[in-house]
Amino acid sequence: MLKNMKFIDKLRETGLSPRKQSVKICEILFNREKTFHFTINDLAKKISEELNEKISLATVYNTVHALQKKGYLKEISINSDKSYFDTNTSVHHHFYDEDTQQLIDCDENEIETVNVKKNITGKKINSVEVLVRVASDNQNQN
Amino acid sequence: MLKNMKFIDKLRETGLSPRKQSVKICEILFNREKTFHFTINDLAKKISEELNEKISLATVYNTVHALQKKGYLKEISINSDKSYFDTNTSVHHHFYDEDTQQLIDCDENEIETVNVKKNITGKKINSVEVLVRVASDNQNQN
DNA sequence: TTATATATTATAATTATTCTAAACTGTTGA
DNA sequence: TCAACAGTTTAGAATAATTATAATATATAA
Repeated sequence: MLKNMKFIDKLRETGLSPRKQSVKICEILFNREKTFHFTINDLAKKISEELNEKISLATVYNTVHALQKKGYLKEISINSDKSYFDTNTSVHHHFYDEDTQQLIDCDENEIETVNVKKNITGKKINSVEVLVRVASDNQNQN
Repeated sequence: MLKNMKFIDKLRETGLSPRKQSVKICEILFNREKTFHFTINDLAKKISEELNEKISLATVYNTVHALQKKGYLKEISINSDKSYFDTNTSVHHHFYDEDTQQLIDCDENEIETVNVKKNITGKKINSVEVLVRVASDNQNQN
């Protein structure tokens, strides 16, 4: 299948020699218009929905982590209890809806450039990211 | 002991009836000048260092979570593999040193107020927090 | 002081993740 | 084309972090 060539290349660049399982994982991850936010669990569920045969969890972990290490996926930490990955790997900001536990990507221009005045000697800044937590307006937060 | 009254009150407000274990935990958490960043593991270790008798891990979890729920502790998510808590419960920013995995509080005035232009209808902003990741200057990041 | 409610405990259960060793498969070189 | 190799996938075991449980101990209120 020609349409999978880009995934095969991606896997090769990641240092993996592609198999049908890892190609399928790439398909699910990258064959979409919009950014995809997911936990390993979400992904495993989606795989078993789209596929008759299942892919071993270990493979899902391996592939996702390899892609992340190479920079094709980005890990986002919101809760300690859930590890999110993001197919949008650029430095960018997030809204987190505390009601629905949904993560929303934020365009560069939706938050003004953050001016960091503090400087730590010998250290360089790798990234500056903002997390905006939102919740329903009429809900009391006690 | 009079000096522990404030911790006893804190526990009462949290909805816990104080015992020597939970009071000791409060002492370790709140009897300090500087902000304390810790994982449950850090805290358990500190307890066993300061105390002859040990406190059950379950109690540490219970107490920390109760205090967090009440707002006396704040949970910080940096890595998925480590759950940090912070005795500084105000909305504030962090530096994260990727070399040492150390978390550093950031004064309000060390980062200019973040201007969020995006607006989600029906949702109000609960907090806006910045995470600045830093690493050694001479280290290549491949 | 006694009864009751709740905290603490050790341990079991659960969950997420990593490890392992065997089986399988893409790739390379003859 | 085919065998050999290297690396992937797999099920299941091992580990680690957290939560649940049920018995015991302790604070609190009557």
